[in-house]
Amino acid sequence: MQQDRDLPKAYEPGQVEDRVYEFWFKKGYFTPRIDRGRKPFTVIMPPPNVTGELHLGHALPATIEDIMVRWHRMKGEVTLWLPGFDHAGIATQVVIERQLAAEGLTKHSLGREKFEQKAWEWARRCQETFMKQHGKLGASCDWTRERFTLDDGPSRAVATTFVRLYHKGLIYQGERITNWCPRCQTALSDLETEHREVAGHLYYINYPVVGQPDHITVATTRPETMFGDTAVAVNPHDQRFTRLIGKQVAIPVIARPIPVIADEAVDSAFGTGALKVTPAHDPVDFEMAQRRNLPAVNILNADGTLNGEAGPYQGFDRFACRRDLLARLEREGLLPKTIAHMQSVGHCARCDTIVEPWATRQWFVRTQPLAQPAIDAVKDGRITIIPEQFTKVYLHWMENIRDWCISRQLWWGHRIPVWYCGDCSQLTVTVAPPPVCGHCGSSRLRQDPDVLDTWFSSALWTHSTLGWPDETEDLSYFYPTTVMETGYDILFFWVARMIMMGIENTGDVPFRWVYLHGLLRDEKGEKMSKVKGNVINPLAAIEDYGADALRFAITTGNAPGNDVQVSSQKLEAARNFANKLWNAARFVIRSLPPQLVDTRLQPVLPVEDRWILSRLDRLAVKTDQLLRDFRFGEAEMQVHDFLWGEFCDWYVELAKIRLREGSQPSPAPVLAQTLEISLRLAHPFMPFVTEEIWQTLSGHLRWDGARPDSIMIAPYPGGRGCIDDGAEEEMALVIEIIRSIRNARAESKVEASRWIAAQVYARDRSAVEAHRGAIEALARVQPLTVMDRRREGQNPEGSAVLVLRDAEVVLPMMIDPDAERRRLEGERQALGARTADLRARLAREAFVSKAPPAVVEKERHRLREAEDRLHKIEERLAQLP
RNA sequence: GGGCGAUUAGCUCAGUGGUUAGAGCGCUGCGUUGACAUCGCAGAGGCCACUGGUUCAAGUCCAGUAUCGCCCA
Repeated sequence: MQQDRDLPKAYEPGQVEDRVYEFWFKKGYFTPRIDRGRKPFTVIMPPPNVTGELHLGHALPATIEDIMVRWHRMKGEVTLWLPGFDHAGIATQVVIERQLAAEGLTKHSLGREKFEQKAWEWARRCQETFMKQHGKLGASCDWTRERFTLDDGPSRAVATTFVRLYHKGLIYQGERITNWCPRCQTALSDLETEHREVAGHLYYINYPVVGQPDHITVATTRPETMFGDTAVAVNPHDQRFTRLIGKQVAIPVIARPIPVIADEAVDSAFGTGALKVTPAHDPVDFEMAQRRNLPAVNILNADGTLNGEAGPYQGFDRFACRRDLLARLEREGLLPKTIAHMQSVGHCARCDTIVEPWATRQWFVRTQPLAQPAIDAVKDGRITIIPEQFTKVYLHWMENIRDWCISRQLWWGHRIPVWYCGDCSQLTVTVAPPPVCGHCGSSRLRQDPDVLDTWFSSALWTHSTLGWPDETEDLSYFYPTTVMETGYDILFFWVARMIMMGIENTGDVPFRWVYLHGLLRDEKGEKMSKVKGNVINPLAAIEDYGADALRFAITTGNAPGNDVQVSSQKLEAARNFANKLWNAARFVIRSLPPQLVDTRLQPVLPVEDRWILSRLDRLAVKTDQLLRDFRFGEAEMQVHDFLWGEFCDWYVELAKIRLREGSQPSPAPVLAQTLEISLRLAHPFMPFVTEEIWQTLSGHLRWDGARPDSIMIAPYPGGRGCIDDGAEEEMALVIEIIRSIRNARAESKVEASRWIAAQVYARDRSAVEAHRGAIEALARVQPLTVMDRRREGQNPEGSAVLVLRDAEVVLPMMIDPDAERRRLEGERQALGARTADLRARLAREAFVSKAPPAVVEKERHRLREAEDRLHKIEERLAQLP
């Protein structure tokens, strides 16, 4: 670490970050030591998908989690942040398939085993990239506990859970309408299907009545599904169709006869009032078919082409079929009408292909029994969701939960632990592959070819990463975890299911708090996506601005659950802050005496020292409270404002004067300790620059005990009993005097370099006198006269009179009397309005009697002050020529 | 169709009932000192979307309206 006193003039993150991260890592700070006597703080990282590189969407959670984790670690808690990665079934398979396609291969030409091998290699590469990228961000997660969803442990957790739920009857196999992606050639869960309103058409098609010169007209948005029709349904009360009920009609083109049936569920007002019933390809029709005992005819192949049921259209793609079929119906006069129609169409969340509702045999989780305990956990406060408004969203979803389709026709994932017997065709469901059929002892077993939904394994993540189903030390110590930090967009996908499965498997909730962050958007407010090409690469941002700047830019001033807009301006501002901090430190360190600085609090200190220490105390208390309330963005803002607006702008400037004059006591100890404590307050947010500065600064300080090796294990500051209202009030006066003089100078266009005379008349003359040097230097006034009370008529012509709360400042410079009059008139008007307002308020009996006495007193005080100033301004106005 | 959220300075956003609403960026003017021009000083800029209500007191709580966004069906 750098011990040199001459720090570079500008902060150079590139020279610092990798070295510092390496230092932390080697020291083993990221790995907690289990201490059964103390409660741990545990965060499980939402595992990024092994689909490529990290993007900015990963930087936000990583930063927020790191802030929490560093803060708790500094508070001395046993802190675990467990990182991991997700195999992301469909998403990864899409990536691998794309790679294969580029080589002119398909997964089928490669075979399942080789395909999996290739995916594993890819996953390993991604993991390495992720680790490096997290390191670049400063993530202080425990790499010794890193987990991958397909690792042995988590895989066994998946199989164990499946087997248990199966035997409890909470997992079942059944034929249901599911969303089928013809491109991915797998079933999807409802959540993986995105519904979008698209402009389509409603086609009216005539089905001829068999043996009669009559027809019935049905309306449909998907005409090609007619080959799967097994009935036409009408409402029994619909007089238009009474004559046809019970008759047979023929499906056009293939002329298959189907019955006309009556069903209450048919809405007579929609379309023609006659509904074609396609049980194998529509959820509503599927239900009706079950009620009415109608057969289901499947017309699709897995790739979205039509099968033999479609007669001449066998082998056609579904959309090609639709086009051709419509043309044909038109020709045959069976398409009387086509109208524009807005419809909600499901798309595959991964590849955006239009999905087909399709009746297939799949595995499902019966969710209702699992949902109830998950509802209770949130309702009774064992789990708290932040921000609070998502509680309602969560409960609403949970209370209306539907069964979860968990089987996927993929090659990349956890194989379903079910074996079918070739002899007795019974199922054997076990964690380890069974040697023989559990029912008949046959060895002709075939494992279910499908894999499980990735979210099934993700749902176990809080306990599978800690060793479940084994009773490990980690599990018993770190579970339930403390905070689950993730994006609100996966509240249902992940958080809800983790709560269900966590409680089901362990009997305890998986975490106490859920913190949901918003989404990152670009400067135009658009969601970042690779397709749009508006993604900001976090590594590029770190390269250009530094990791601390990136972290600061994406988290500062943001409230939980709110989306974050990222722009180069924000990154620049954040970099500037890091540089400001760096330079303040440069000044402080350079100003320290050669011997070690004693930073223990001294009983007697000058007012400005007591002032900054008091402000620092307030900051520490506030920051701690804000962090406790998960208001990270606000906490950062406070630290920023203190460092820049109070420490740099005022305390450092005041200290410079004392240092120049060599006055005693020296401000060096207070400079040093204020900076040192501020660095610790800022460390969770900006770990690199604070560590780099701290390493140098701390070497100049005398430590009571052993000096910590790193700021990241130094205690997080709290209040030290330095609150000093008197000092704060006094400094507020001094600052007001200086500001008002600067203001008047600027308004009167007094050259910046020119010294002017000033007289200050203050109620507390000695207070002002004590800061004579500061006022002279910072307002550039000389000579400065300080007096008790202004004597009337004492102001020479052309002087400005600044009426402050507790003082008046007279600047005997050349001033345009008209301008002075205008300025004072303006102030008088504002004060007049204010005093009238205050008087009216205080005159109201309701206010005086009902408002808390402190508030009333405060208002009275304000009124006195305002009246006093108003009076002085009026006096001054009367004096003007 | 149901639900949730947002609407605050030119832009991006904080603001967790207390009366003079803040920050960053941008803008205007001026720049001096051995921390920093990635800077300093000063300034301009707000019917807090609208309407009503609750309250001694509303940007903040409640109801409705409008616009935008998201989620679910």
